Amino acid sequence: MDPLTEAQQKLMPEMTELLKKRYQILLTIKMEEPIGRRALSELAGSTEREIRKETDLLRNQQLINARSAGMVVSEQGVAVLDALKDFMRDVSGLIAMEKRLKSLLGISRVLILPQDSDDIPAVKANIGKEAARLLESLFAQHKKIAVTGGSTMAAISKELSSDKKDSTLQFIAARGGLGEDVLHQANTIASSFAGKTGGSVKTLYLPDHLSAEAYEMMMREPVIKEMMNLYDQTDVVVHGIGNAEEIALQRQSSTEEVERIRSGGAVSEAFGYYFDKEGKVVYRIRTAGIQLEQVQKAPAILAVAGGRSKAKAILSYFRNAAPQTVLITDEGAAQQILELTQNREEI
Amino acid sequence: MDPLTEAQQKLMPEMTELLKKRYQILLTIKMEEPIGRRALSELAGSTEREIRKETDLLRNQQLINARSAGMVVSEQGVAVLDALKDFMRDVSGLIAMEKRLKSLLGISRVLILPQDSDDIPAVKANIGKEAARLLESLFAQHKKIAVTGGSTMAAISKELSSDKKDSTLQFIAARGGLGEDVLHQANTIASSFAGKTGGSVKTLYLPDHLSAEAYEMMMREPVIKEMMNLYDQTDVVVHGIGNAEEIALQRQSSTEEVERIRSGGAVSEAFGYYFDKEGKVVYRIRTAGIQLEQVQKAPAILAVAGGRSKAKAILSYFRNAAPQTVLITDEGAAQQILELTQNREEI
DNA sequence: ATGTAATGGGACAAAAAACGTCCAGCTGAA
DNA sequence: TTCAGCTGGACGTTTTTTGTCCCATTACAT
Repeated sequence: MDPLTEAQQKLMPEMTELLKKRYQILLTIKMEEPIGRRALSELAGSTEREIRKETDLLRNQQLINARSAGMVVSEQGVAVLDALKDFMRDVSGLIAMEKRLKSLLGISRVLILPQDSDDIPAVKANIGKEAARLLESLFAQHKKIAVTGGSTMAAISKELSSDKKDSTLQFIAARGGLGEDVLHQANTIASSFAGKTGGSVKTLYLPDHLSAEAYEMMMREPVIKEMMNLYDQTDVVVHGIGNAEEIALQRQSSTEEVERIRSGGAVSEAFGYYFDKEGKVVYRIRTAGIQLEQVQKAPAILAVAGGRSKAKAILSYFRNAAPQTVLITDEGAAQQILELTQNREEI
Repeated sequence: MDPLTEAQQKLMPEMTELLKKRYQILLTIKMEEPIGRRALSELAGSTEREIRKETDLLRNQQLINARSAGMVVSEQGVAVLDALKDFMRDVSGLIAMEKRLKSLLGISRVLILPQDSDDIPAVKANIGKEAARLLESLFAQHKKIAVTGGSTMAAISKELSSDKKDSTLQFIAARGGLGEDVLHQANTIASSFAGKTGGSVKTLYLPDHLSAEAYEMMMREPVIKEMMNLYDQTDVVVHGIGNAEEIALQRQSSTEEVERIRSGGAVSEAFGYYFDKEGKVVYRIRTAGIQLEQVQKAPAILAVAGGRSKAKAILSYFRNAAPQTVLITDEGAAQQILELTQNREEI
């Protein structure tokens, strides 16, 4: 870190926290504008008074404007956010954490965003935004993109820019409809991605839990075969990482399945695979979907998951993740991962 | 100014003041160590509680240590002071002020130090310190240095480093004993300079107020003639700038003199010359001393004066000052000068 | 057009923090 | 040994911050 900044922090130890707080508030306003005090205080996880104090200040500084519909970030405010973006990551030690995580997980890149999405819902939107930017930067080179479901993936689709359309983009739902709500299904997400970017979409509607016979039969269907072929040509895989148990419950898995998942010591889940804490596959949903091998040979992989509650799952998944994977997460998760591993040796 | 810093200030407007306050306190401790709360509060112009709050913080940050004899700046504290030195000048807008003053006064360099020595006595010491550093940097090239009297000059001599002695340095009292107290006479100051730097000294003991006849006679004395010759070879002139009336009163001038000074509209005084607000000489003390022409042809001139009460005097003196003059002053004086001239055009 | 749910701003008592001001006990220098 | 000056503790008082209302206004959906 900049020695000047270090000296400033020595002389003003309260600076970092204050800066982080205000920056986060300003950022949240930006993302949700126009927004009122009360809604903002829920989103930011602070009391209304606290929000009020800070927004009063931000208004005095002309970083936000208060309209009757809510508060809006001013032009100056956007400039401030932009100027401080990298600095905030540095001052929060995020850059240092990224380096440590990178070597710990053995992957090419880690992107950590401020705060903890477990505490502050708006952080998830921020993760989504940065993941979206990163993904967009890949569009020039990579056209076939497989996407999974989940609320994190939904956050990404929300933040995809719909400015420059590219009809050559092809989005592929990485799996059939999960037992989850429609909004967070891979199919829905893939469609949303396509809609935002102007690309086309290939969806796959298929029950999650098939009997062995039905599964075999489906696999021979031409539509499904074509889909499986597409998976082979995937350029980018974008997926979330879930906690094994949570996902299993969400999916209304059979007791037998839950038992296998549990006894196998499953910790994490991604694109239908369950991994134990050593990163070994202990179970996989029997449905049509992208194969682990297909994911691992993809030129680019974005794994997106935030919140300290996901730390164990992330760690589990990355035990055997492909080295070209990029992890996009938040401070809460990153901190928790580093705490969990501080006693162990390197992987 | 750095756009990052600007953004920080937008988000934390209280930062600047807080930083300045703490920096100043730390700096004052450094200059006066070991020092106690009460002495420090007087020097810094704050209440004891205020000082206590801040020093408690500084101690927690391990920037100072509290011994029974008083507070002392730690190694880390010195590092912080050093790292922040330039930044503080920038953040206070001092660098911008220096530029404006430079062009306003038509001289080559202006050095402005934080705060106002009218309010905080310690600032004078800081001015002295920086003037001393600047002067020392000239020692390599310039050996014959003429110095005047005054409390500001005394502050410089206090801060001259006595580390590396240089016996080739030659200090010359720019004038005979002024009516002032011995401690602040040019002779005393010159001796002090010589003592600190290891150089030699030429002093000039002569009453300030001579009759015309006595003056003529003294001027023919060999000792005096030699002195006047020395003035001709001066490499550096270091002098303060005073308020004309104050100086006149200090010098117990005759009523006739005071009348001439007053009616002439004298505003400033330097090395025995009185200047009106247009920078014209309206009177000069009739005693042996360096001539205005000799000052102006010196390769280097340091004019040192601080405090907003000196603003008018500084402005007056610089109406006709040599362009190679360097002004060393403080924020208070600089601000006042700029306010005084903001309505007028450039000189 | 109309009702509703959100907004910012005003207000105020309660709680917390900061402040001014002492004092005790210690230490180093005279 | 005395004494001045120091730190750290203490505490009642003042000031600021905080939690929590209400209210007029406005955008928006019905």
